[in-house]
Amino acid sequence: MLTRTPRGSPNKNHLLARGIMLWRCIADDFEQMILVGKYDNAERLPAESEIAARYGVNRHTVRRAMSELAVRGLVRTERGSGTFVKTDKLDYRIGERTRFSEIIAAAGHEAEGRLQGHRLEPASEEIAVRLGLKPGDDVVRLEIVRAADRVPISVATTWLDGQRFCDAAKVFRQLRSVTRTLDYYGIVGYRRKWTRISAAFADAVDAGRLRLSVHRPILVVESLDVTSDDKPVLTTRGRFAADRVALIVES
Amino acid sequence: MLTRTPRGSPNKNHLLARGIMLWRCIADDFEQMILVGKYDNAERLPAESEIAARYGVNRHTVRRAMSELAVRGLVRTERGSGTFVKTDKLDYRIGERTRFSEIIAAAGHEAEGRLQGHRLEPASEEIAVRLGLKPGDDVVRLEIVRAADRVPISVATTWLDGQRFCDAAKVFRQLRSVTRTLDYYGIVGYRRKWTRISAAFADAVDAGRLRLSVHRPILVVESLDVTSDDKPVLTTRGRFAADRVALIVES
DNA sequence: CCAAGTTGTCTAGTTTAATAGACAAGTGAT
DNA sequence: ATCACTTGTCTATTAAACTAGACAACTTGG
Repeated sequence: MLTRTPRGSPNKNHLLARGIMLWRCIADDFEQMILVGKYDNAERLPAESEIAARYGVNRHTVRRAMSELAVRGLVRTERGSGTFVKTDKLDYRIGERTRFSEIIAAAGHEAEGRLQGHRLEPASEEIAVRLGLKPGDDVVRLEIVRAADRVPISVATTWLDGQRFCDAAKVFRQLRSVTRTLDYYGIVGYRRKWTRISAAFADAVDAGRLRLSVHRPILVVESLDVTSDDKPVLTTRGRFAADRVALIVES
Repeated sequence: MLTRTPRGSPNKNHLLARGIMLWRCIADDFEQMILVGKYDNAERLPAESEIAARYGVNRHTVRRAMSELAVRGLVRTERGSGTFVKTDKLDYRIGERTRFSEIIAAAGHEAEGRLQGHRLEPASEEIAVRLGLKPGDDVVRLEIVRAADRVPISVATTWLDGQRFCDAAKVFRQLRSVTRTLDYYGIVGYRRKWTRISAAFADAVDAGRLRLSVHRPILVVESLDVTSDDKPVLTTRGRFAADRVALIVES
């Protein structure tokens, strides 16, 4: 636990946590305790006023910290009742029909996809092979952040044939779903051909987009989707916040 | 490199670096670049005004960041001339006569030792064996932070026989040197019997004391010193900031 | 010596983190 | 229904981060 000069005398702790705001220290402290298992899944945290007293800090500061934890998807707070730990993971089933929006909606959550950036670029060796193109051919690259109930779940880099889908970014921004975007291009029954799962740590950029700390683990999910007549149409490199998602593969 | 909304519109980057002060972001950014080798040892950093422009930030903010880097011992700044990277390491020779103050002074720096805490405690198995006591016997435990030119070099936990040196903490606080403290007790020619060197990462407490980031490496130096007639007198577990010190063992 | 470029210091003003206190609104148990 | 306890919201104040600009002190190279 983090300790401060209790009260009265202003903070002399330039030693500990220089340049880090108080609420952030408290938030990180609780994240640590939660992730290390000091609190169980649906357990109630101490009341804001008690935490405030414990740290020798104003309740508003604690509230700011809790709001941060909520953004990170670690707690859920209920008026009149308390703040509860939320470390259960979303089950994300990977199969032939893998659609983010559908999976989230089926689990009773609000799905959301935001295009963070896009670019037309020459296909790398790897991407070209996957999509059945020649290296150097134009491909559309989309960076999409996906969230359930406003909590970021994954960031995905998606590549499509640059000729056929040159307006993909514009279309996606309108329709806000990969499924509907492909639908716009007349592709209805696309299916997952293969999925490759590995693990890593979040880099600074992904950590920011996923609202994760840099040292948190991510599931790296590479995949290829094909049309109903088996033509490659879309390949993806997704990074899932491992603290928030579990991948389910049935066989 | 970290980027912000350049100017005019107030910071909308609550996304990146929430709860981290601006100067701290810049300092960490430069630490990263320096440690990764983007700047050579005595190389000059860009002028404060240029850095400020580059980040879209006031010069004072950059100055605060540079001051932080100076505290971390990563740069040295010269009026009228510039700010220079300082990644060369202090050579710390380990031999029969290993005295912090002497080594630092011989290298032309100002040595300093501050007692951060002390305690009378029962000897652990390990410490008892080293000091020739029985486990559970009282030992004095000192926590000392050592610095060269105000930059922390090491933090050391030192154990002494609790009966013979029960006032050691008080004496050290007066004399500010282990050598002089032992001298006070009539021990003049103590010498290093053995030294054991390993490596680890700084934990939160040591990182704070050494003004290091938590993920930085440290050299763990355990040692035993004996009197001239070969009686154990003092054993230590030191943690040296590996970014600032290199240990030299001649043979 | 001079001029250009650098860090150091000062004053002043704006924005935001953190404090302090009060009360409304909701929950849950008796 | 009520009571103790919780989170949500409001107003006001203080401390500190950040901005802005000016100028002094110093270094370096011509």
